[in-house]
Amino acid sequence: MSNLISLPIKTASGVFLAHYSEAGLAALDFPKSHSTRIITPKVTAAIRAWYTTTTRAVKAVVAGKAATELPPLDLSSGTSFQQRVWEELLWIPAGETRSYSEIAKAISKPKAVRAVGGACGTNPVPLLIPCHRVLAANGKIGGFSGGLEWKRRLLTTEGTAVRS
DNA sequence: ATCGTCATATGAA
DNA sequence: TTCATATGACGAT
Repeated sequence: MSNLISLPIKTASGVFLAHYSEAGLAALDFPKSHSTRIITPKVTAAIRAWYTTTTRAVKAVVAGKAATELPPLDLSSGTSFQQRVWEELLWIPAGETRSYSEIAKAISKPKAVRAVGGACGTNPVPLLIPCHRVLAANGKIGGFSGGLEWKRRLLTTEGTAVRS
C-alpha cells in the first residue's frame, strides 16, 4: 500500500518530487539536495497521465499562474478535518489570499483557526494545494513547511504583497 | 506600535 | 490526558 512511485518534476526553480499512490498524487516534495536519480520501474499508463498533468500544474504555479488542471489527489493520509481544509484551499485563485480564520469559517468551524494552521502544516501536496496563499489575518506571512523563503517567493511571483 | 496572555479546535504521543 | 500549533482577540505597556 505504502509503495509509492516517485517521479522528478523539473522546473525553473528546481526539481520537485512527486509521489503517486494507486489513487493519485499522494505527496509533493520541494527541491532538496537529492539528485534526480530516481528509478521508476513500472509506471502505469494512469500514472503517466497524472504525471503529465502534475508537471504542467507545478510549472504553472511556480510561474505564478493558475493551474488549469490538477491530477487526482490521494489525500487518504489525512484526517477528514484535514481533507476538508485542503479541499477548501483548492478553491483559492492564484494571486489571492485567505486568512486562517477565513478558511475556518468556510468549513463551518469558525473557531478552528489554529487547527486550520495545523492542517496546512501537514499538507502533503504543497503548491497544488495552495497553502502558501494562506496568511494570518493581519497580512503576516505565518509559516510554511517547505521553508518560508518558498512561501514568500511564490506569493511575490503571484503578485501578492506580504507584510513583514 | 509592540508584547504578553488567554481562548479554542484539532491531532499526535 | 497532556502538549504543541503556520491563529486571533484583547489588554497592558
